[in-house]
Amino acid sequence: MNCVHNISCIHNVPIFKQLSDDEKQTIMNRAINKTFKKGETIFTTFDSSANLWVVNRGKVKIVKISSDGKEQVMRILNQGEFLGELSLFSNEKMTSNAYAMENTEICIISGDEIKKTIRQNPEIAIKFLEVYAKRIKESEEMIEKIGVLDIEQRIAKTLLDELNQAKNNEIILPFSKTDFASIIGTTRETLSRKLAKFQEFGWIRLSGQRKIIILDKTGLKRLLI
Amino acid sequence: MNCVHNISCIHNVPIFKQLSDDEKQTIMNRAINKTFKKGETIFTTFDSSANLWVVNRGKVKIVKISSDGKEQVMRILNQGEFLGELSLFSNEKMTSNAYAMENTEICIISGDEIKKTIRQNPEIAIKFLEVYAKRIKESEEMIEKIGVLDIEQRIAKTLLDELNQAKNNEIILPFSKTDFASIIGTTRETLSRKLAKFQEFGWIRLSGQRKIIILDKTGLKRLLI
DNA sequence: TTAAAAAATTGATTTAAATCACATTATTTT
DNA sequence: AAAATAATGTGATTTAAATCAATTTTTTAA
Repeated sequence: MNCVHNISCIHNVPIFKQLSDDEKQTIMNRAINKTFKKGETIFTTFDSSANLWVVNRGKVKIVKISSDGKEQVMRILNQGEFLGELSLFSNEKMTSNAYAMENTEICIISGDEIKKTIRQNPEIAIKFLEVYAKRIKESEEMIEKIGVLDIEQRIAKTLLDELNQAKNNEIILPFSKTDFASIIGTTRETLSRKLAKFQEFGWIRLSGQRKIIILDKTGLKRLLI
Repeated sequence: MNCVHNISCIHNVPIFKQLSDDEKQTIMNRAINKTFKKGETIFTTFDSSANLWVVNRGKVKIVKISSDGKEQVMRILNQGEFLGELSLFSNEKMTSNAYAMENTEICIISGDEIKKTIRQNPEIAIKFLEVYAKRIKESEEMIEKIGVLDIEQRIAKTLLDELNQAKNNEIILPFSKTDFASIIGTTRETLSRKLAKFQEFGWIRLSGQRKIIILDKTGLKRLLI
């Protein structure tokens, strides 16, 4: 881990795009920049301190770990996304761990500055509400996935979701199969077996560790009916 | 279901407490009031139309139903809580069902009015952010519960959470055991067996359909270590 | 206060998925 | 390109929880 001052960070955060240069400067004055190597722990049990942790570059996974070591991936943060937004408006502490999935650069922005900015810029408040709404939606989808779908359905749903973001029929997984398994609440062994089964059925074609070619979208969709 | 106009509704919503009477009046001008009997369906697949549905009296459960009929309770709304806040700031459609758990009164407030109010009152925006933050926190706790805890742990956690809100050692469940089971992602049979086991261990004492007396908090807590 | 309905419990059995143990394949690193 | 490491795959077995099928208890309504 390495700390430097860096002003560029805020430019990567869509939510702050509409701020004036002055406002950006004010927010960033007290910001701290940290870098993490792939695999490094960013934190265990988030100490919050009501700051906003912005992923400037790289990718971060937020994980809950049960008493017997089972991992549940809560979210994955990509460039421009941030963490700690809960601590801004609720004083509950979050207990989760965060790891750098790639070489990652994070900047920590003062929560007080953010709150000031929100109070002064209703439009920024709306932006934050939009981000929060998206977060709630994603969480609820996850609850649905884990709660009412069986594992084949969860896999099919995840593949179809990823496919939506892809141009062609090729999915490049943005996470390892091990993380994939954890995200949908199963083990890597079960995921592996199910994917092999999907391949047997001619629905998909596995290639390397991260590539999945969708051959029969309908087959996957039928699982969800 | 029955529709009348009613101005009292907004007074039951904590989030609007600090609005002026004029502002309240404006918001409520276009509001619609509906009542539902216990057990009635409030909606299947929420049509949103970007309005806020406020529970004025009673209790509502929001449910997702899988293709094979399995139910997952997503949230339970009590008096003063509301639904549809996602549609205000995201254009995604929610597909869930809602049922009145008791005789319930709901009023539907225009999303446009709310948005105007938020834009004009940064403090209301902050209030909304607080509510959203709480929602995210609750959703994430649910993901954790379903994702990493086994069923005994989920039950123990739910009981301890309920106990926190109770004055003495007596929990009056705010939901049926069937709903309890659905909330934590299991079946009523399994819940029943586990509670019987907890009672055998001397941790709890079941009384009637809704009362649970906690005899040994430590026993329950130990499950979660 | 009794009858009817709803909710919850209990037992027997099945099943989906976890676990354990090891083999194989991909990906980095030297 | 070979060696080392990390990630994934596969088989055998166990296990937790779901399912199916009655009962029993609690609550509500007549």
